[in-house]
Amino acid sequence: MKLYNTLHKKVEEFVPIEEGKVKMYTCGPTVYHYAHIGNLRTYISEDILEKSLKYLGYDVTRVMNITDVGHLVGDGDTGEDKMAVASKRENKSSMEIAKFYTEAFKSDCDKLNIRWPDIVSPATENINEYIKIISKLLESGYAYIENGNVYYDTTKFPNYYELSGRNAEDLMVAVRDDINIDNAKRNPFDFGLWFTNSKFDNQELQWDSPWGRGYPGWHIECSGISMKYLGERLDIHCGAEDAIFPHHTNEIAQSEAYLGHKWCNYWVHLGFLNDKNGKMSKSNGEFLTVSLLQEKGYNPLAYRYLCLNSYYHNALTFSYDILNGAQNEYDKLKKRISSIKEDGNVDKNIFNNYIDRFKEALNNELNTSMCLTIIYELLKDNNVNGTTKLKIIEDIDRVLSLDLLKEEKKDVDKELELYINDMISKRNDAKKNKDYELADKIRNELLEKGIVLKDTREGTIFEIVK
RNA sequence: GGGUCUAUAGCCAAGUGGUAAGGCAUGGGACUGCAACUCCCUGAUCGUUGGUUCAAAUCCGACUAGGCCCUCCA
Repeated sequence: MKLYNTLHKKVEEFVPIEEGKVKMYTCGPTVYHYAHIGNLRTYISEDILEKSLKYLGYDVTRVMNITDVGHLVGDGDTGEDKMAVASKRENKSSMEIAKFYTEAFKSDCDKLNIRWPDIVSPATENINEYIKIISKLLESGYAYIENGNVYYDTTKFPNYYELSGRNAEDLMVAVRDDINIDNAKRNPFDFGLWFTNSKFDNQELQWDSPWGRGYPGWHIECSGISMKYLGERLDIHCGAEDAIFPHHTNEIAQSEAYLGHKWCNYWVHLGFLNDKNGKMSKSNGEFLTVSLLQEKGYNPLAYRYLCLNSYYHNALTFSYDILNGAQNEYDKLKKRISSIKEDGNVDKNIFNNYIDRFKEALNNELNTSMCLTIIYELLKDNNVNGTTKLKIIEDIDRVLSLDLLKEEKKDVDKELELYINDMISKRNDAKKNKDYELADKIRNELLEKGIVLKDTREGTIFEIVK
């Protein structure tokens, strides 16, 4: 499979360390609030990557963290922890906040058919791992203690800027207004590994450590959790594009300094979902959650379709026009598929031809847009019988996960069904008598109740649109 | 200022040197008592500009525009 590797800034053929096996780590959410659909785009893309690798025959072990401590709003020891801010906002404990929003995130993933990774581990459950790594970094001189906190010395790690392609001279310090410079650091881009001395005393969760009671920095959790579950060498590390610097840069620095050898071979970064003003955020503009889209009548899987119709690495701009289009496309596609009838046996040759094309598309940097095209071409192909078409679509949907074969089950009340059928037969009588005024009246009455009549060759059917 | 990515029809997009896939929308037609549904038909020389080549949307350079990052966000 070809993938863009941020580490070398080019598309490369993916080769796992151990043949047939893939160790995959993906940065998880900070559970201080609901996820918006921009956050979720990243997880949709990662889901596709995981499922594609499995489809192509790899044995994939995937790990994801849940950040429930240590992710600071501001800089160094001067910022508040995101979890602490949420606790204050909602008057709940950090643990309650984390539990609530982890469940909310899981529910969003379910709605979008995002498979929950094999191993999902909260940052707070792996404190010993961080202490182990930090202790060794202090011993080997990569880290130092200043003002009660443990910092990583970025000047000690030669390839510090490899992933981001930057150099120390051209970086601007504290480019954002809300950043205060932490004077305890020896170098501006050093980062905190462990804090015992925060200006904010409201850090609710604290642990004992060799350096005093405190809490870990943000970056260390991903290194610790990854190594705990996946060992010393990683095949693929995923995350959104904004995490390249400093988060992933720092992960590499601390992990490789600790291990003494190369840690991860492929860095896969996922593109953003922007709105017309740029990066989507939780505080500015409309806070677009999956639940909100549902309230507005959209199917979450139409959003998944929208994401799959784009290249995962590129930015995607959200607007309701685009979502309307995607919903339209998705509905029409499902409708066309639902009209396919089983007729005979699966034609093995045709099946293999289409599946080969499908695999080729996945191998080509997860060309999900091409996967959809393959389905459209299959639908039009007169040389393929219904049974074979259904079988091919079923297989492709194992990766795309768009529920293409799932019938929308709308439980129709028995009484309502009798009533509608009665009205339909009355309307048909009216039509027979050329009393079109009455026929239209019946149709409109039902329409007002959300019932759409369709006159097909096989007779009149109805559909309940909410 | 620096890094990095991107630029194909109204919109989402495929394309990895040989004369532009697919989908949605639009318009036209078939079907219908009229509609809806469905089906058929319908569109672009690829941001601008140099260059390499027999041949470039595809390679190289410049320019323009935009996204993301430079210690909050996926």
